[in-house]
Amino acid sequence: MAEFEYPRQLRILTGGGFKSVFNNVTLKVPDQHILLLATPNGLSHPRIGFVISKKNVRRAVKRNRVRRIMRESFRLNQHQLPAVDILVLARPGLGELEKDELHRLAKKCWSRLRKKAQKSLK
RNA sequence: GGAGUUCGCCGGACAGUCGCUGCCGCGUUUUGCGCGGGGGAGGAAAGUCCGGGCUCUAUAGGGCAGGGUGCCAGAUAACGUCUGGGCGGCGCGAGCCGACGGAAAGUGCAACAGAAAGUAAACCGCCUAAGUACCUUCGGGUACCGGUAAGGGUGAAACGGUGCGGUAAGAGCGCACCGCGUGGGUGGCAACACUCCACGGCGAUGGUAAACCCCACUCGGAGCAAGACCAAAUAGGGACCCUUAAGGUGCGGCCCGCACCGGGUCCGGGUAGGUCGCUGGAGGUGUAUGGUGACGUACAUCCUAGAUGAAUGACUGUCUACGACAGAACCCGGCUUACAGGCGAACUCCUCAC
Repeated sequence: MAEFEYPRQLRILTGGGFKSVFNNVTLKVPDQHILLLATPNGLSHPRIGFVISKKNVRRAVKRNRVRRIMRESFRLNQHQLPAVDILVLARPGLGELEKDELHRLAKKCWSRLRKKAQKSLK
């Protein structure tokens, strides 16, 4: 069972998808370098989208690295997450973090997101 | 061996596990999946500073305004790039650097210092004693007037230099050499050089044109979110033909000019979303050949990212420790800037040895 794939179904693909999350934020996970916004999507799996602006992470190489590591972590932890649309917003300084710091940060965010989701669904 | 100059190249590799995305083949076929194979960021992909292709606007046309370039010749699709040459500067040298047209068309500008900064100019100094005045030991002395750009001083810069003659003192005032200008000659396609000849004493013609300006050449505008097609919703258009008086709109500055709005005939329209544009090209490599060279020509051979909320990644191990700057977004040619570490070639200078 190939349970750790990352097909297109797990991404937010359209501008409309992004808008609906921004307009119906039910879960917020703020951190110093990152901000997660999420809303239930009515599907059987979570979806993810990235908003990493040039303003917050100047170099394209660093933007790519942040997105790739966050996405990899999402792929490996997707079954621990509730069925929500998640937006990952970058904050200043995110591009300066090392690889292992990003991995730790991602794990922390997922567990906080899970707890908040359980609370709000009760 | 040391110091240096120029040019070229590399920009982690290998293995395993889990993933992503085009392409090809097979299977399935609700056109989405599954399996296998193979491809998947750079030397600057960057800054967006130039030049082109491509697309739409008129096959981009005339004038004005405005911008760009600026020694000469060539290369090129084109250029602000490149090559060769000239001139000037730097370096012992290999080499390197230069917005390098015009100030004898006009306008403007130059702080401070200085007498004077351009129709040049007497502050000190030097000279003169004819004239006027004063003093006098009756020889003369001094001031004014006058001559003088050789000397001092100021300045970033003071309008040819050195020597001899000359002179009251001086001065291209005269002469020699050097420099400069004009005309001719010779060499060169030319920029320019030679100094072969003649002429000009040189206050002719100072500097500044990344000040206006003049001259020569050159540039229409917008950009792949260009633009074309398929198409829910909503809504009132679209295509073709004919015609055009006025006015309006568009062609991104203005004028000319051009197109549309008018009439007729025919046809469903085109936002979300999707498809194309989208990578085979002024392409790479090799050989031959023309050229000093940039580059051209011929033949052979290769196909080398094409995403679209946006793929090329994560983890682990090994390699004398592994790493800088940095991520394609229509495509090419350049320029500029960033860059850990490393490799190669040619040449120059110094030292030693033979």
